[in-house]
Amino acid sequence: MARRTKQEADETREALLDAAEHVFLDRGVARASLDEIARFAGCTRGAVHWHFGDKLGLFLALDERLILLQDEMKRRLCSDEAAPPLEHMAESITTALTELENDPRRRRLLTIMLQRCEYVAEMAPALLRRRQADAAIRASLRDSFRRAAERGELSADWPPERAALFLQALIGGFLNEWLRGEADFTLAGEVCAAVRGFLSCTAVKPVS
Amino acid sequence: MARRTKQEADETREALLDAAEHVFLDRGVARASLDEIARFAGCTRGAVHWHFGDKLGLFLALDERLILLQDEMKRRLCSDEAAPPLEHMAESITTALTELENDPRRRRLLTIMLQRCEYVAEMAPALLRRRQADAAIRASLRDSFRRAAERGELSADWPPERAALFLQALIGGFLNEWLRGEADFTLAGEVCAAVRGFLSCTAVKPVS
DNA sequence: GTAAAGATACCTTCGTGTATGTATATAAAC
DNA sequence: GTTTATATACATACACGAAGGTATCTTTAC
Repeated sequence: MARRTKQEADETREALLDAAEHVFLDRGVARASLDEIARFAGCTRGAVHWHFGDKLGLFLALDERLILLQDEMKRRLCSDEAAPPLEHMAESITTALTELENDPRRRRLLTIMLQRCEYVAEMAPALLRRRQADAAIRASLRDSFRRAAERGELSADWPPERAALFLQALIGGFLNEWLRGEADFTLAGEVCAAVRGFLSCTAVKPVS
Repeated sequence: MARRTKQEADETREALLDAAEHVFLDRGVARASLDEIARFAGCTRGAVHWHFGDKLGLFLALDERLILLQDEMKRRLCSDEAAPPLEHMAESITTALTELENDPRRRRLLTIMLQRCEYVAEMAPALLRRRQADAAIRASLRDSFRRAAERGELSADWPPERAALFLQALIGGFLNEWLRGEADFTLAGEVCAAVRGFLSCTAVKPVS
């Protein structure tokens, strides 16, 4: 219809984002049609164009949701500068992975961004933001390892840069596997254990 | 034209696959048009339909090339049952990564399969084969770790299953990062070093 | 009244599938 | 060794739907 109250308008907007989440997930971003998304949300393409302009706008708005979650993760990593860095990282990561595992919405979002979209030229703005978010996480990890090194808790075999790169690749690899769906492991279980296993490798060995 | 010799026909087939490689890479599988691919190869859509039936057929034929490379990797892992397993794995992986890094074609293929295509329902056959190839690699890794365990060379902290999962996730994560293009590391350098770093973590520690 | 919030209608572009045309390699027949 | 027949290897043309953009209504909050 027309001009609902501002709150109602925001509800339609959210409904559209939710719909996009579902449709993108099972049809892929490229093959999903705006009409399908609109009808899934109970309205028409008019609403989509009004709120998001075009398909890329819709995608970016959806992606924004995930960026926020990554920012949260980053803040968590930097939150407690006093705590032993390696243990603090282990706990932050455990928390994040557990939350992800228990929140189907986050999982859908991540699946879309990692496995249901083709990052080609036209997606440049999306790709850029994604890069920046990843770089920020990596920087936080590196800083944590640096603090560990300053405290004499990091093995000389693992310079902070490399350790951060390793850890990010490891988690990314696990996530990809997990998102594929037929994983024979859980995030809170095996993956967290693997992360802790690596972190204990990077710690200075107690002299026995 | 018409009825060329069998060799010429094979040449067009290869040309089409090469063209698909390029067009899929920079337009994404979903947005790439058969016409664009055909013209890139110097022929028309007729040839595409003749050789591959439809777009999915073309994609699968292209994917086949990558599957063959994965099979090669798997055979390499199983090749030398007498050698010390951990070292043999390190060398096999080093070889494979080095080859990948020096062969732009393999890189294009991998990029397409990991970052330029949306694995939705219609892609089921492609997805299935990909899963199987991955599972085969993982089984080979697991077997190698098992042999290491039997020889008393594997730390008790790392059961073969977990070690294999870890290693595959790690490499997969690195590959994804590397394929993104602006990686600040090399496969033959940092990634191989990381793999060796992990493998030495899984080895029984020399009693000091 | 006017601008926000959408619905509807229309147009255009693009891509695919399919059908059909056509020339030639190649094998069989004689 | 020709001729003939047929399957091969494409090219061309057409029909069709799907999807997106835009422009124009319509309603209602303020």
